Amino acid sequence: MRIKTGTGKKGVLENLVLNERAQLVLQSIIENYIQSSEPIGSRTLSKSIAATLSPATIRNIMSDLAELGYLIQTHTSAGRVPTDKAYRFYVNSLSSPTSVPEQIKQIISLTSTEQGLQVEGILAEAVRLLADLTKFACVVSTPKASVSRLQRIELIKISEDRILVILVTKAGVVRDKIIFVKESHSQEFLNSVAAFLNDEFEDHSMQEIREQIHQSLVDDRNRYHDLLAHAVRLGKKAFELNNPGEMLIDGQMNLLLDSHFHEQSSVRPIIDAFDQKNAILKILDDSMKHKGVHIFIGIENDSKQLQGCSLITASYHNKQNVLGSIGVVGPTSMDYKSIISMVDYTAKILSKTITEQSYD
Amino acid sequence: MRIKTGTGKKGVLENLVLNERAQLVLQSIIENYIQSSEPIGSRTLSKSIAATLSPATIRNIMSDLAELGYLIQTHTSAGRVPTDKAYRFYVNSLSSPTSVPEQIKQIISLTSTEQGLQVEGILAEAVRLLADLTKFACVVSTPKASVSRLQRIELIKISEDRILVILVTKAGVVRDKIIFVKESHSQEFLNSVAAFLNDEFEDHSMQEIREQIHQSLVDDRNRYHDLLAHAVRLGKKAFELNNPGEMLIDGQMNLLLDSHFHEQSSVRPIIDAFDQKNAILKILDDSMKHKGVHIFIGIENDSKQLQGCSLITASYHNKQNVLGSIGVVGPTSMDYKSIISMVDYTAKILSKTITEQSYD
DNA sequence: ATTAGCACTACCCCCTAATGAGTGCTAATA
DNA sequence: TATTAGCACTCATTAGGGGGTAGTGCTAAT
Repeated sequence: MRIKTGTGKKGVLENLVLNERAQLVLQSIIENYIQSSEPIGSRTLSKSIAATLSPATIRNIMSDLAELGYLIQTHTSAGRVPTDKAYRFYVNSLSSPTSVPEQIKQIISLTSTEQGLQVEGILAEAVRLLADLTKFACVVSTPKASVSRLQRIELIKISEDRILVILVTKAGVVRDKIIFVKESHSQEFLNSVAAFLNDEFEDHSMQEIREQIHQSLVDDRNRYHDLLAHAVRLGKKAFELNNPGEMLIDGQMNLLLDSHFHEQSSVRPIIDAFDQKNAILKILDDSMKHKGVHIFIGIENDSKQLQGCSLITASYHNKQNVLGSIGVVGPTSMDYKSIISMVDYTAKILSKTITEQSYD
Repeated sequence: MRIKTGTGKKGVLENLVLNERAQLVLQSIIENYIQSSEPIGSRTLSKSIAATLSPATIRNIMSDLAELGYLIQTHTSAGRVPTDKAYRFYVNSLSSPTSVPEQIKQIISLTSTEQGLQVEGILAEAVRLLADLTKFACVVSTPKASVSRLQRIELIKISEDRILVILVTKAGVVRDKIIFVKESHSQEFLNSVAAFLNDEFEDHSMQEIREQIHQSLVDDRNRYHDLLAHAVRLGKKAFELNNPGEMLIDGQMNLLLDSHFHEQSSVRPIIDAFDQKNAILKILDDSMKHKGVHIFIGIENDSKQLQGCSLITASYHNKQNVLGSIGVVGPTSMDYKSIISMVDYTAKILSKTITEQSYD
């Protein structure tokens, strides 16, 4: 029991702070395992480790680490493998994201802006690049409709009972949808309704707009003003959010081909999670609440399906708002150090690119 | 050499018409193999086949079929496996698509229309449904920009040097993009330009519009008319097609998990083909040229990457035009009969749904 | 506190033999 | 003459056994 600093034979669990040497060993095991994805033995480690320790000593330390829940053995005579708890320790011990190699910086330069690409296009490019670089699956949530602020609304008459609504947000997202109406309106009338809505609501968030329109509905002073009444009624339909937050995915295939997932069966639940979307969207949403990189390791995930993998996410933003977040989904034994910095850097570039081409 | 009807000992290759019994055997082998995806032996077959033939007889027939290139053996003492040539024979022998079970018809009912979904949304739903049903990968090409006809164009001033162009086609596709301009225009001016373009070009195909605008450019009579000149200049940018035909993919994962692809390595090139897109887009384009279901079996594909799989495609259309096509990508040993009918049916429902909600 | 030494464990690899599904050929049969 | 039964043969797959090896835990010596 070399780890505890307290006293007592069975006192290991009383004091969970690892001494310096144990930390070094644990870190070394993790880094080795990340590279080889094979159980690490004491002899192997005694060679690769910086400090000069005999295999026997390392065995003792490893035994302690195992007892503390940082390592497990697949079977009696096998080497040791880090647990999720170990990765958590490792990740916490990492300082802020290291800088990304110049070579990779160049790849992540998101040059598409010049081609007049919309936000969704930029996101698609970002997520694809990240997937290619990391060789894992990557996700990005599109800007939340509720927080984005209105730049412009257009109403276009499509047929007698259908109106095409086009919403342009300050972030540069264009959304279009069709609404159905009972009474037919002339295009001129729609133009004035749109003009009214634009005047009234430019620069307001969708959330605000919805609330205000809802109030206007219960408030009956509008009843007597025809234009207003119609504006409110159409506006209500137009601003209903019916896209419940989308996300783009790329590189799912990388997971299947990755050596860290030895058997296909372990990838299956993750794929299912991608299909269902909500578990991953929830994580991306959570990650929007605080700036910086977020890391979710295996068992820490609420969703059972995702407990076999880790997620590294970072939010992106424009001048005013946090818009969404981008993330990597990979094995718990991924190379956290480099992935973290790549996600961090990509999110920053994404924010920069989107801010530059925002409409205000 | 029981197959030939001609004479001569080595006359097999002179007459490639299979006699009825050989056809029956071949068909039986194929159907067995499609189900089990394991080599078929003569004994197995003699039990499952309708006609009462001894294993020995079947062996003789199989031997002939092998010589004619319909069957191969993975090794000497293994059963036989159908070749692409056999599948081609099999598919050709199938009559027109059989009807789809009522149960599946209900699933493919594409109910989303009522929710005011755009064409892309409908396509996404269709391709997802088809992927779920077939358990293979599915693709659908979005309506070709060049053939679709203009319903409406809107120009929205975004900033001093950026204009948001919104194109609505008769098929119900909304495209938005940003164009950059040197001189600033007022929104009012943009409105009149848009009005002019709408007047001039409504109901023309994008292709036509591009051509006419190009002509107007060389024809300098417009020079003296300010509005016209600007309309032409903006229109040129607005109607440039920069989305080279897109496609939606769903169910790629199904391929990885499919038992017919025994080793992962065989799926790799197909995945790559999905990433590059162009090979598959070409097939979908080709399939638009003629109505009905198209089948591309393994080696028949131009693209090397796709020679390990089969594609079944069908085009979809609205009242006037063929818009695109939808297809399934699966192993060469897929269940052609049922997949064909599903693709056929889905394409029909897709056409119906899109036609119903087209803008004319 | 560290380390060398040793017994022990369990996987992995290779070899072998047995099994079995399948073929091709030949001779007998209807 | 077409079909079938019989037989020898092939080769993948499986099970079992032994040696090798990477690892452990324990104990005793440093």
